[in-house]
Amino acid sequence: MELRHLRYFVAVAEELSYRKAADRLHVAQPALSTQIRDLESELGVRLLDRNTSGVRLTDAGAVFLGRTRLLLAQAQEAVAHAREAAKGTRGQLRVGYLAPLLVGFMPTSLKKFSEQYPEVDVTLVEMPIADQIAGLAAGEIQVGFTIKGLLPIPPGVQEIEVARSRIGVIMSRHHRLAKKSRIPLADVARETLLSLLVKKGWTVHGDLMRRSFAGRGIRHAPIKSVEGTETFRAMLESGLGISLVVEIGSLSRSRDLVFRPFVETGPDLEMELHALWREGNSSRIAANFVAMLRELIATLPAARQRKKEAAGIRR
Amino acid sequence: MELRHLRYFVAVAEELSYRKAADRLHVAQPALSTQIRDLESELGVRLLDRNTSGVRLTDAGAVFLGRTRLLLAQAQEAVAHAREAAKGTRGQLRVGYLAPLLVGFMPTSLKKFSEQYPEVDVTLVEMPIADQIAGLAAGEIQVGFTIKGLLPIPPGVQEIEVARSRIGVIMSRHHRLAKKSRIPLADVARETLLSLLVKKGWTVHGDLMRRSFAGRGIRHAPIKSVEGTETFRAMLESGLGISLVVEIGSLSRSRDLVFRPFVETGPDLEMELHALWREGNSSRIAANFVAMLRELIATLPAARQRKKEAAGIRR
DNA sequence: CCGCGCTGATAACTTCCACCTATCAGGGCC
DNA sequence: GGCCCTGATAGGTGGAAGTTATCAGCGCGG
Repeated sequence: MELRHLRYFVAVAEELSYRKAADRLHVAQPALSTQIRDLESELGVRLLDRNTSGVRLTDAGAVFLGRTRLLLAQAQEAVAHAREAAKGTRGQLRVGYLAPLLVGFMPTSLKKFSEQYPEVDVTLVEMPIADQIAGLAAGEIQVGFTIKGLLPIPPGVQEIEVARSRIGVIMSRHHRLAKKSRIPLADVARETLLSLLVKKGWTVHGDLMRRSFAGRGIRHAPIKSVEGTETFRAMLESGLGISLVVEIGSLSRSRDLVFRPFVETGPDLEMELHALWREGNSSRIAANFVAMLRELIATLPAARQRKKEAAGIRR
Repeated sequence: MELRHLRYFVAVAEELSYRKAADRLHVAQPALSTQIRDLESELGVRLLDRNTSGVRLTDAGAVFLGRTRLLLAQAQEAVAHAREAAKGTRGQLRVGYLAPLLVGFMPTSLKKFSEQYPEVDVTLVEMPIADQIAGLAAGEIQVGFTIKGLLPIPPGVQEIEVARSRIGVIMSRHHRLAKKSRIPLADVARETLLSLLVKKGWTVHGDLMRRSFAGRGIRHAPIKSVEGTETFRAMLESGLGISLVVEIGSLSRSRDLVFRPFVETGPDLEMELHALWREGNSSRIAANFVAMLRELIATLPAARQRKKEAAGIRR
């Protein structure tokens, strides 16, 4: 059975005439006769009652006609979907990300992308940077959201800075250090320091904290690792320790926690949020995503600028 | 594009190897190469990334694979449905009927049929007998439920008696005649007689009533036609007139109306409910329906018999 | 480092079937 | 009865899908 048989059958069933159907299909009438006969013998079912005075659908033919119309429509749809997929307007986009980045730029960009490409299914997968890099190469993810400088980016993977955020202290709002609006690094180094262990063996957070102190030669209290985001948050809220996070991170939004920047400033006390993707033409969807990212980066600071100006005028 | 292209594509996409797919499809490998190439060029979309070390799906290929698997499954389903339809276990059955017959045997048989053939859509259409006969010939209905002897049954239409019911009087339970358990025809002939006009020009009911009196040479009061079932029922209930109906008819079930048989008996005071269908092998579904009817007719009286015997034993 | 074995692509040939034209048998209608 | 319509049949042709044989490129192991 081929689509040709189905197309021919539908034409005959709709015209109720072999000759008219043949005209419509731009073939000769005998071609239809043989094709329909072949189709019927393959099914083992008589679809059309035909005699010298015309054609009528059998009951089975009526049932088959319904299914066949559906089938042909879906064949067209399949073609259309393939073409959309090739243009990068339909398909799957798998995005790897680090948990603390779930607030701010990343969700904004995902929202905009979904609006612009409604037929693309976006799947979010939380994974460490090493897995993101490996996943990009293996095709498990097409885009990664990560923090710059934790791992070297191998050739074949491209990156772009999409946002930047201060590192600072996160702690209970009742904590004694919370009274100051800016906190010296040295004060923090004497406190009980907690690091989040999202998964076993995934020490990104602790490493980042150590680097912040080490870069300025400050000796700090030992860092205690806490497994699980919820436990980590609970320990911070109850004042059992403090931690270093990026300002845009999700913990800064907690009602019982406050974020305070350091007195010191510098590139080592900032973090760059980077998007990663695989070089080359592997995925049109990923390419579209990156294109949208660049656009968003170009417009977002401008939008902030406009807001400031508007505020200035109002005053 | 033909189903062959799709079958080949799915095989290659699943095996991720032209040679293995060729083995599976029992064709030579170059045949696959050309067919897949043709498919891609027709779509204008690259579905597979292939080089000397293997095959990979492109994004568009992944999307197309999903749609194509669905399509092939539905093609199989269409074939299966056609075969079921040919066996008469799937499709449409349109049944014409006269409104008063909606109680008793007919709904019982429809229920049994739906249980036995769950994939058959049964549609009920209320229509006069003449329309039923015409509809059977035209294929608008496959089965009719009607009353015997109102119209001659033309050749080409077959019939079977499925139930039998006494004709009697229907009236308000407060009507003076309602006190008697059996009523003489002559008493009824003096009352105000109402006939139901279901639709304009459809005088079946009135004709039946006239025939009941005429057959025994009884002169009766003029018959007033009432249009609409609800009006007819309301007039009976308020005692504005009485009428003749079959015992199994739906009006007998009304709380405010009573049915009384005549003192006289005879075949002219009974009605036979007949099922009609078109002769020949036009519809397997109709044939299945008729076969079930015969079975039901054979078992139903037996069931009644058993009930009676059981009642006798209990006493 | 070369060779072997795997990959899919290409070339040339064959086979088959979907198509054509011409014609036929049968029903409906004037 | 003759005409025109219907779909079916017969025989021939062309093209496409199939075949076998061979090639070029990559990867892996001796």
